[in-house]
Amino acid sequence: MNEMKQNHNISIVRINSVEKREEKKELTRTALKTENFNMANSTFITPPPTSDIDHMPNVFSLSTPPPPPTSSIFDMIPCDITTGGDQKAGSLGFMDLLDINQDFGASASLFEWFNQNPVVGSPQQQQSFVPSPASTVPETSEVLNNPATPNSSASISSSSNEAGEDAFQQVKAGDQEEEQDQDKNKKQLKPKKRSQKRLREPRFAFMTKSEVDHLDDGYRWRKYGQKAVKNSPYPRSYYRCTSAGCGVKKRVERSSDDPSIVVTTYEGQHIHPSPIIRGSIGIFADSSGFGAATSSFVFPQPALYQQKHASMILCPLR
DNA sequence: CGTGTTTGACCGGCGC
DNA sequence: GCGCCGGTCAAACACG
Repeated sequence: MNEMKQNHNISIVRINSVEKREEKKELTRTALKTENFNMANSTFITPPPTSDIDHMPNVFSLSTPPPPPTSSIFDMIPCDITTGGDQKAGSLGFMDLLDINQDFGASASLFEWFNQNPVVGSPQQQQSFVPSPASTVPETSEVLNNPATPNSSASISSSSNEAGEDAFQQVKAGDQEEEQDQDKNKKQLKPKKRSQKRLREPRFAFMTKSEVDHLDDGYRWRKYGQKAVKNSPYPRSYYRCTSAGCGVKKRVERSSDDPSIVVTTYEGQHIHPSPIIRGSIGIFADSSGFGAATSSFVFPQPALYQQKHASMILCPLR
């Protein structure tokens, strides 16, 4: 297990669905120049090297017990993502990595949790993750409480630029406004053969430190494109949810700065339950506007899950 | 045969 | 207006 030192840092970023042009310009200017990782209008927090994780200001952690108030970091540890797995799909259970059903307290989902525990980019805007007293640890927390190894970590972070702070904190209201804005945009656009101006759905990005590109999040995806990424040796893959009528898309690419980091960006919301399975879970509760009605990050049988995915059990780093 | 991937062409937005 | 680039299409192909 000691050789399984690789960390699987996962950063999650709520991306405002209506990226304002000025923000985009700014992001473009600063792209790849700072610790903040920018990708096509999206701002990501770059997962730190393992040794630096304690210094990461914008990273949540997911382990129990919660970190001290002075730290916004908590760690989630899939101890081994290289064993077994879905080789055919070349993917790893995303939720195996993400495994975020713990410690969201009363929040119905990660995203609801985010809404309740917003974290924004600037240090003074950050807040530590401290479960509310009313929070109840899910029954499934047993997974969390039975760490197998302390050798790897994953984290979730969220950020937004300062201009988007309010939108970040007012997700639902924001989505409604965004829809209105999108309608405006549509009207202003001249009709196109291919489509009226593509509506930019809310997006959500994950940064995962992983050896596999395509993380299995429980949904079925069809790859519909792959493009070379400028200034990166790694291509970007485009996937669409295969469920009829579901327009959710995701992009997967590797960070050029750190090839071990996979950036997965979801766009849109599922209009159907997760087809799986695998112990599990859907991702993206619709309460936040991101998704499947089913979700909520619940492991129905944590013990079984732990057994099946023993090599990826979460465990505290320190 | 159904499903998913690959890949070159195409479209549209944007900056210069 | 032009070129770049991100995103998408769709035909060909692979695979079970």
